[in-house]
Amino acid sequence: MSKKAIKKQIIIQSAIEVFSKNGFQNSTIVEIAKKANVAEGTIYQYFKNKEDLFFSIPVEKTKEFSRELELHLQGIHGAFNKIRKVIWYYLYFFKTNPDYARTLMLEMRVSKNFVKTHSYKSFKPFTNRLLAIIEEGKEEGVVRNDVSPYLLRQLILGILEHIVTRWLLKGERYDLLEHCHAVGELVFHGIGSSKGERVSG
Amino acid sequence: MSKKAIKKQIIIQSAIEVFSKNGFQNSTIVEIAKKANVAEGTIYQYFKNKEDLFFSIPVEKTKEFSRELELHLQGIHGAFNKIRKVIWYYLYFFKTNPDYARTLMLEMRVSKNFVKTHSYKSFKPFTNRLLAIIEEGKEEGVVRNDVSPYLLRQLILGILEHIVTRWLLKGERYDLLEHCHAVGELVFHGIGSSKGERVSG
Amino acid sequence: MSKKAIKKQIIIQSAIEVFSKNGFQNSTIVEIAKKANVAEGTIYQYFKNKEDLFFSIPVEKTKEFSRELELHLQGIHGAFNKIRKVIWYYLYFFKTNPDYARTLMLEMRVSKNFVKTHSYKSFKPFTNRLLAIIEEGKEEGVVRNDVSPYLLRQLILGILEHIVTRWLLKGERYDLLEHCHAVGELVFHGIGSSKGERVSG
Amino acid sequence: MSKKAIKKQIIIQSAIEVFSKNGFQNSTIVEIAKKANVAEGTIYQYFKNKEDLFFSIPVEKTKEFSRELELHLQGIHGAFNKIRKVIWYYLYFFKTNPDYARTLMLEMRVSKNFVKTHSYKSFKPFTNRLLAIIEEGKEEGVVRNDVSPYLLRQLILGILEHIVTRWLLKGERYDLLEHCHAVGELVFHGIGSSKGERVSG
DNA sequence: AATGAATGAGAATTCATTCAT
DNA sequence: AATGAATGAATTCTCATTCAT
Repeated sequence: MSKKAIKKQIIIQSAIEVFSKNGFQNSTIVEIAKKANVAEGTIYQYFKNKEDLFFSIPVEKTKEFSRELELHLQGIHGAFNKIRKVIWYYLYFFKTNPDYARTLMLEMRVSKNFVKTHSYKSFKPFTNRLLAIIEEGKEEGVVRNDVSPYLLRQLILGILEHIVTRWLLKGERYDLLEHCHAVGELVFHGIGSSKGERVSG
Repeated sequence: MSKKAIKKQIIIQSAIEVFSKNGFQNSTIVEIAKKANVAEGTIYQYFKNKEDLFFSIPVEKTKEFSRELELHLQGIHGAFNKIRKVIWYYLYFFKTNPDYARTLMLEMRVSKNFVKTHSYKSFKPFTNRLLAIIEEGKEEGVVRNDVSPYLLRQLILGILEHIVTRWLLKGERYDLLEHCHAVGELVFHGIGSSKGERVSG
Repeated sequence: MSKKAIKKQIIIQSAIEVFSKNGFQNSTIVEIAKKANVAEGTIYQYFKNKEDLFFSIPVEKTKEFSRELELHLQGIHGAFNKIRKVIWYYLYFFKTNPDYARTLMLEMRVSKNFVKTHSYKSFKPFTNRLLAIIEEGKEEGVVRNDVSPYLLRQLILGILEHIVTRWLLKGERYDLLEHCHAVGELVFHGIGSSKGERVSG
Repeated sequence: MSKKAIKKQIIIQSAIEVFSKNGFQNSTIVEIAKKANVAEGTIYQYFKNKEDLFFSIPVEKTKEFSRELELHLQGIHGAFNKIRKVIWYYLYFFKTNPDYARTLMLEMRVSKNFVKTHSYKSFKPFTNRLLAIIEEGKEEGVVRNDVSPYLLRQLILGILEHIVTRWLLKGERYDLLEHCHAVGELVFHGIGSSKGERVSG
């Protein structure tokens, strides 16, 4: 990595810490600069402005996420097993990156301009991957066929985001992986008992 | 309603509109005051400060929500049917209160101090109600017994919140009730086909 | 005058003093506010921004100028005599308002956006008045007929502006009215001696 | 010209373009450096600071002006004719150097520190030349004797500066040489008709 | 000699809150 | 009770200048 790239990483890391502590609006460039051991002006050599710095955060983090996820999926067979692994890794990743979790879930995801950023686009590879697994499950016949795979994906991501968000709002006072197994169960079979009627979509 | 109470309602309604448009930080007391046809100072006669005004919003709205929900649940039998109704009403309520939806989902829910407020507590009746229905379902034998009812509730609320949040972030460009039926289906039976194996929690 | 109008005048007066000392760019709102004994924020209740405050200066001053000039022209007959009076009053006014002179001549007159402002338009009454006198002079037959009155007016204003500007740049170290008489002479008869040939325009 | 001298010229030319576009305060060293295809630091090898660069502009330009003027005055006889030529050349020069005109007339001439610079002194040869012509005219008897030659010179320069400044402020939308002849006329004979009385200074 | 990354002082502007009327 | 003028702290971003390479 070039010297410039390293310094950029240092600034982004400081930004994650500060933004996660105070939120976007209550974080100051001065604080980020201090934490990164650079002058305020230096930040503006690397990022257009405060918002640009903010939205630059997930780009790198998401690359890391996808790269590692791929490793964890190696050698796993069957869509169900893969989805279980995705659920586990998702929770594991945010458990081990709580600062980033706060920034992403409580600030970024909810921001007006987020969907327009290149940041948002950086999630594509992961969501595409998940979609592919779901379709794999359909072909295997283990994933229901009467609901669009997009909706299925939405369900999974929705639950995961909610689990992480709740954990953050509760002050990270319990283990995020605690209910990992149960979550998988619920995702696959819902809240109904086997006795529960099943209506076609 | 007393004259004071009416004016308070007018201010809260203006606050909902303004906060929903700009978010908490980018909304100004002046704008809210103008919309409510009062002077800035007047707002401070009814609310301690900007944050107090902000967190006062859901209290009334939640009462309305619970009251109406109860009406809609009248005469419905069976936990499954009741949960379906809750899902429908939840989506219906936010579809018809999009300003409030934005404020609650994108701002409030994600705010650091929210869990500490009386506002947060105002949700209790509703979440309790949902828990009761889930336990009713257990007794009926239609809701699975191997997962804690709290987790089941979390799953339902997580999905619903996510559906609404996504709709807001996509600019409310489709009908929120569109997938109402499919969501119920997924909540009950998960993404797995009937062929999918079932592991005990 | 209302209380608001008085405070506005106080701010403008402070602005004249500060801008005249440092120029537009090197003047700060803090300094103007201090001199006016108000908080910075107060200035923004009366003026949109720094530039708006800047360009608000001549509006009042010009009214004063025109009003007084009219008084001085009372009872004077003959275009020549009137023009002499205009020249005298012009120099007299800036001699007695050197701060304003600096602001107007060295900053405002030369500013890119000045011509677009309402400030610029406030000069119209005066320049119109001068044109009327020139045309009066034509009818009397004392002003030459072979050059457009607009050009004649430009000549007069050009010389006057230059005299004042030069005086300012030389540090106001001499009496601006010193050459008043000679300037009038030159305006009427030019630099040529009576022997000098005269070519028709 | 040495390599250094050439690079200095390139920087000055870029400076003229940039300063003329944005004014002194709103021009940046980066922009000038980019236009000159050098690094910012390089500029500081040739000029002490931004102001030094700014005030270095007229030195070269004025040499050029005087040199060319001398050529144009060759073979012209009579003070009147020479002054006419000076007027023409003055307007011609700024018409063909509008960037420099803007910088000199709207920025430099009006700047606090200008009179103290070596730049200001570089005008001396030209103003001396004009004074000499005026005195030549006196001896010829074609220039009036009752006003100091310094004042006469001031009148000429004042009108010329004003004509150029006005043209710049009007967006250079007409031909600067348009009124060249009329200006000469006015300089020699003033605005009065031959009938106008003449009072001795 | 040339570079250009790093610096950090400096300033306009916003806005929640107060308080005299 | 209602007003709205006044406050002033707080923060982003710019850019001339320096200096290590």
